[in-house]
Amino acid sequence: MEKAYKNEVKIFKALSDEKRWLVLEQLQSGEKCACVLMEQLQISQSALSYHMKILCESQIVVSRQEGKWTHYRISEEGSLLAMKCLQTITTTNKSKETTCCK
Amino acid sequence: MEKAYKNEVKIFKALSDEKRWLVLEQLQSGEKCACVLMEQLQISQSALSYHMKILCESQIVVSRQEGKWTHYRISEEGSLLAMKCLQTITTTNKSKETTCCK
DNA sequence: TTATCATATCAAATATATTTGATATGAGGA
DNA sequence: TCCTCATATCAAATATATTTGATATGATAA
Repeated sequence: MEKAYKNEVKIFKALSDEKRWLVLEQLQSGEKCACVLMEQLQISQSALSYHMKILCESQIVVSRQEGKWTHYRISEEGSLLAMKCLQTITTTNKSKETTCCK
Repeated sequence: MEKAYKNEVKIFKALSDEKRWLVLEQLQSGEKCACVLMEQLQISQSALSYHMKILCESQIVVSRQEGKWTHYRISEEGSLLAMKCLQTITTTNKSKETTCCK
């Protein structure tokens, strides 16, 4: 069988690392290019690239090329998707509620 | 310095594993005891215990003892907290928006 | 074209998370 | 009390994620 909740896990895995929260914190004030993020987070170039890939694959962040620079920003669409997933999995279905067997 | 976003990372780390999504799926239909979850997820007793600990520490799930059984359920309060964290970190602050330097 | 800059990718090293099997704990029942 | 059951905890094995340093790629500038 196809792995369950593959996409959901990918989204929340992106949010399960401190460095990536620091990236998002930076992006709250608007689009930033990689060089700026690197400087602000005090992180190596390849490590940043790795984290940005994970954030982009989760769809919470999107990137935009401009010449040799890559700019990143928070995607409203991706964020909404994440919210929807979280909302869905944590909502209990009162109608078909079943108490424990024992 | 205290680790940044310690609590947030803990919450979303709890949501970054397939098994734990399967647990939450089970809990959507109401409170379940460990024995039932074990059976439904086809997982060892100690592995389940490990995952439930992580879910409980994230506050998304709460447990209740009843004799020798432990019952787990989704916490509305914890879920709301997670939603709030996600909402907060993904909301861009238009007022102090700054474009990238270069 | 050649050189340089910004970023991505790769493989190896390291760190962290998960599973397993054994044992501990604590509640009931005999 | 002693035994059994449900769950928690522990240490070791395994799996997965992250960092590092080296190199590749693709854009621009000389």
